[in-house]
Amino acid sequence: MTEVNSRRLEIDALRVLWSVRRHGGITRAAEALGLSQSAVSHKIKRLEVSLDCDLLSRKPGAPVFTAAGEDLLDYAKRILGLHDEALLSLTKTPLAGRIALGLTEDTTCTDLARILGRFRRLHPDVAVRTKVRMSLVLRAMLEQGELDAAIVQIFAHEVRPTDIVLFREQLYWVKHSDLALPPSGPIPFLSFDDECFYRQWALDIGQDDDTLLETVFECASAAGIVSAVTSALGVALLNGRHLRPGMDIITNRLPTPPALAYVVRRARKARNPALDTLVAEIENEVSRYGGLTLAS
Amino acid sequence: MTEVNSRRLEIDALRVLWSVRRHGGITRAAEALGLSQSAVSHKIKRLEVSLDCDLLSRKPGAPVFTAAGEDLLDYAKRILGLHDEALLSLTKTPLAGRIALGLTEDTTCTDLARILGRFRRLHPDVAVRTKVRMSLVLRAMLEQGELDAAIVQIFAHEVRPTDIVLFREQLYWVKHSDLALPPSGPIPFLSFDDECFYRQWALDIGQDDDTLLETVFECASAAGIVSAVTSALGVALLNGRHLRPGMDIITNRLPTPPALAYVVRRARKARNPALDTLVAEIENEVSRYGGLTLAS
DNA sequence: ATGTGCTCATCGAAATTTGTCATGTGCGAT
DNA sequence: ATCGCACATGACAAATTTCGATGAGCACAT
Repeated sequence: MTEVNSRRLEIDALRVLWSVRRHGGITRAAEALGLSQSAVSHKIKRLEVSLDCDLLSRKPGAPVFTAAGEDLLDYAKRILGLHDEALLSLTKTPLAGRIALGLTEDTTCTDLARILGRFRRLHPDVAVRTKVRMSLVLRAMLEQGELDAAIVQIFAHEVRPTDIVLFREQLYWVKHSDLALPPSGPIPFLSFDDECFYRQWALDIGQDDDTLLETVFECASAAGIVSAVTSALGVALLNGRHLRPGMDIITNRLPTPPALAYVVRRARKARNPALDTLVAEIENEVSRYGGLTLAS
Repeated sequence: MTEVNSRRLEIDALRVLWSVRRHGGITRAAEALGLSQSAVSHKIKRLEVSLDCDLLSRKPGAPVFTAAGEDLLDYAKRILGLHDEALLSLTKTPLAGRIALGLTEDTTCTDLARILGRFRRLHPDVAVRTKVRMSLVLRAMLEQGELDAAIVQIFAHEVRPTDIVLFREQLYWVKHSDLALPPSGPIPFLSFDDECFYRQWALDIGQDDDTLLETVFECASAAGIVSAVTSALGVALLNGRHLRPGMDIITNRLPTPPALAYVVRRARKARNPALDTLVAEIENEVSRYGGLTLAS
């Protein structure tokens, strides 16, 4: 058995482990990290050999990680957090000023909150004011100069060159397995309220003769829409994160929904070094970990 | 400049940095870590290149570490602490019971306190009772079965095969530069009190005709003796850690003092798995970092 | 001014580690 | 039985790290 003294948890090995956790498998983790699938597999194997314990259960239907794997993941998160903060601390410049930042409800959660927390620790003289609104509202605020930057969800084809894409996702027409759609006539539609930027798209295509949608339910939150779908009340447009077991994806009778993107969009203003630094940190995080975790 | 994304602080590089800090230079850090001097030099250089900043000042008379180096050392300490705890957590077995542990005042400080704290976090069902006494007293308590183990200071030649040596140090006869010893006759001796195990040795050799010691000061603490030496009151036996600028080491007229060792000594008892584990952790720490830091 | 001893830096070679490519294995769906 | 997918494995190439030898710089003694 490997001497404990020679054991060490390489930072990259921990990052790989974390990526397997957040991407759900070796192949997708490899893609996110820009490595080959076998490189990730080898890396995890070497880690397991050096620790003399299994980290992945490798059993169909079982959780991906063993108890030891979960234990190590907790440490990995903390070690990687300190590691990344150390790197930032060494390259930081003294910053001061204020940032008005807009976020959607989705993004006021794990990864971005952590990045903001770290940014505040490293740059205590920068005041970050955060407003949480839906994407349409945030875009209007940006145009009106009320915000310095916002993280908004937009149609993928609306991405501007100056936008920084944090996350792409796909919308799906979904319904519950138990819901039988009428062979013809309007389809019952579960609609977000008028602050949801892609509801208008849905309503627009719903005016076509052969794909008539009839709004039977209206709600502002994704949780409400998910609940209505689960209750077989009708059809809804949902992104991948909100799909649940028992939901069918409809590919006939309705046009393919457009792709979405979460982007960091800046106001058209003079440069703000503090904002530059914050945006750079967000970009680096996405690049290093293959994405950000959003709420589901 | 290296992309920030490719930067990473290897655990071994951080350990090397920490070792340079605690051993005072690259050559001694290399010795403590079992690497060649050039390997350590290379490692630090590679770290500096990858971070694009100097960590060591490399100027005679200046502090060994730059401000960036100090910043990184702080993170290194925390990252290494988590790393080592993660390794222990993965190999831990469920332990319960109680340990009666004896420590000297010297050892109730940084490294050992940290090891004990980590042990308690990893094994909350083990009750560690710590008694702080001087070495002679602790040895007596061990013999009487009042302690399961103790960390004591003893003469190097008294180390038993079952002892675990944590630290060796040398004693020196010292006096202040301003103190002129009488050309003949008794030497004024600054003595620890009768709980100090090597005072008897000093008093014994003080009975020889040509190296008569005359006790002119008696104190229980090293701080008190250091103060008396600094006040040019007389000569004392001190270990390397207590040497201060302005102190002369006397090598003539007095016999060479014996070497000392700090050891973990266990009581002659049935095996206690919790104690086995704690002792193993202490041993591993010494091995990994090239020693423990004691109070000075 | 010169010589000595010590610490650290550098070069080239050797050793070790890591990643890629190709391929094999196992499982679930059809 | 066949197919598609995710993961494991072996062999090899590429990258990284360590070692040994040696040079540079500094403080100190003469």
